[in-house]
Amino acid sequence: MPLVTRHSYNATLASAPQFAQDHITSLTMQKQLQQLLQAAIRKLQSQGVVPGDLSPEIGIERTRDKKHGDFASNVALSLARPARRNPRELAQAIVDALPATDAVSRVEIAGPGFINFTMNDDARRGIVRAILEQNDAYGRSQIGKGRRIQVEFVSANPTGPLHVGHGRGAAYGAAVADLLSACGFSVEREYYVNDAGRQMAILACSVWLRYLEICGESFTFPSNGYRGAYIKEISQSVADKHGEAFRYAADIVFSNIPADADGQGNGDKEAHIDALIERCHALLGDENYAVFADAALENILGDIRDDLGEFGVEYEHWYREHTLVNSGKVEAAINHLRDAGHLYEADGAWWFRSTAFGDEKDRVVIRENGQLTYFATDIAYHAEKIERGFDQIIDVWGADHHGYVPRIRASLQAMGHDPERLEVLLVQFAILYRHGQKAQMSTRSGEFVTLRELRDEVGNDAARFFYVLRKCEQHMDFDLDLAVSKSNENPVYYIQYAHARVCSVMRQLAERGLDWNETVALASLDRLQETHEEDLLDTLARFPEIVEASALNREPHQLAYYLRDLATALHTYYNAHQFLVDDIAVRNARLALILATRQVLKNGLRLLSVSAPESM
RNA sequence: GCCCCGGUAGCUCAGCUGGAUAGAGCGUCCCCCUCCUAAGGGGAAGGUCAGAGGUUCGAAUCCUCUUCGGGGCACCA
Repeated sequence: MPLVTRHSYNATLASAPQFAQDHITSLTMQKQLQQLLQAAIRKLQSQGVVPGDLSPEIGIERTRDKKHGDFASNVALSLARPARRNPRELAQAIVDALPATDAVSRVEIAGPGFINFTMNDDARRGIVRAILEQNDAYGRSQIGKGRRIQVEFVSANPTGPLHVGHGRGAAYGAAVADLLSACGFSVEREYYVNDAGRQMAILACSVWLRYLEICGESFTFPSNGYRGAYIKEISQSVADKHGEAFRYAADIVFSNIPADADGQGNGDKEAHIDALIERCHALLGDENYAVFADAALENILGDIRDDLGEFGVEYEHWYREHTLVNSGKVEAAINHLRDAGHLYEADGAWWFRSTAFGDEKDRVVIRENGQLTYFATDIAYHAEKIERGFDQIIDVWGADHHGYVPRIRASLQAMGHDPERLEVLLVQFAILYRHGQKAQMSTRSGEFVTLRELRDEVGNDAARFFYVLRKCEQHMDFDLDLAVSKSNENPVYYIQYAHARVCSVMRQLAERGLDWNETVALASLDRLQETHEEDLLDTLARFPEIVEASALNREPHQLAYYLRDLATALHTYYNAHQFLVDDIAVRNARLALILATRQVLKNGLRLLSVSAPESM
């Protein structure tokens, strides 16, 4: 069972072919070719040349080398064996059966049996008109057909500020969600707030202990507590509001508490903190304990929300774990599994028989002490997501959680849901390098590098872009020195500069007292004859394909690489040719081309939440 | 021991899901502003696609084994 669902966009076409040449975008060029080939193969099937029961995937790809035309299909190669024909011979038969069309100027058979298509120059240049008409919509599509997809990402425990590891999940998840949205999927972004577990208890307890220190008590802070400066700030806010109402003497708080770990193998930090949590509860009572827990949660969650918001990451839903627990849905899910015979009791705990669904061992859902495991609430949460009616749910997790995937799938199956509805995208770690050295990332040490610090240092644009420059399963070395450098080494500036450059040309145009005339431009597109112009046209035409592939494969890095290619094509063109020439037709045609380029740069950067500055 | 991810140019990484002569950025070397921003461009050098088998017309890509690196294998979250 693949963790990552792959999608092919070599669709087998069912609809009747239409060969209209208006408003050709590359995507339709590719689809048109598919339809042409489909028609040809149907014809051969009706003639008995190709077995009639085949419905071959018609692969069309852009050629790497212009000598091979614009597009190539290997369909004759893949059909050769079932048709028991020589590939080149079959290719010739297919070509002979192709319906006539204006969009294609040349069809050739090459190599072992590729069918190469060269597009008509007018069709190629038509992309400029299409882009200028569609503006911000160029690149968007409706292939998602409104299917509902939920993307859950980041979902860091609200026990401290986001660090740079979360940043990668944030940038990646947001880009995937935005890409899907651009492709016509109905996307809902969700952050799951773990506000009901042991970590929250440790957090509340940590805040209380710092509060006691502020009140004047002195003791050794537990090694397993949260030590960040933000904890003291929260404690201070409680102290400001409530004075010493929750103060207890340190010797009372710490009496009969098992010893903390001392770093030399003595003591038990887990037992120590658990006992302190219990003591905290006992001394404060539910209501006063909640003062600390709520202060901590609201403060930290608010900070996370602001942090992500500034990073260009917004959610439709912030889903609280405690509402899931309080609603009885966790209990209901457990009962459901128990009634269906998927649970058993052993060693005083309740186990889910996940091995029956392919997991490598059974998993505890209710601990010996009666507490639900994190897994138990996750069973209910994922079942609930499916029940909310999403066609697909995507979880973006850190790669360290990969072992968790089989049990979640198992639970969905046991709950009577299709486990294929869940897609888990595992994001590998981002390791930050500062001055050639690994940066500390521990959330407990208080010395970690936060997402906010990263954003402050390199800026949102560089951070967003760098994070999606690697595919998610690739380990990432995040080079701070590179991201912060405002030089040509930095790909973000390179792309943004291309955008700014076009703006600059338009300013120059105005300074020289000249106008851009769209009517003249669109009527003069045939004046775009240079090789650099052809390259740019082809690159522009690829954009919708890139957006689609990036979305369907959940690979925003494809878009990032594309944008750099597009910027290169623009810079190369800029260096090779003058745009503001005397010939009105040529000038306007060239300006139309670079304005179309600017539009695509802007649309692409926007999908990654990177700004497109007008000057730099 | 088992599971997941990775190993492609000196470095960091792409490689369109099996196609045509393996690419980019950085670094190194050479060159280009009387010209719309040189935050740019052109060129050169640089490869046993970790290794070995296999699948087929065809493999960096798929399968198996080996090896190296990262991560995971709780009644933690």
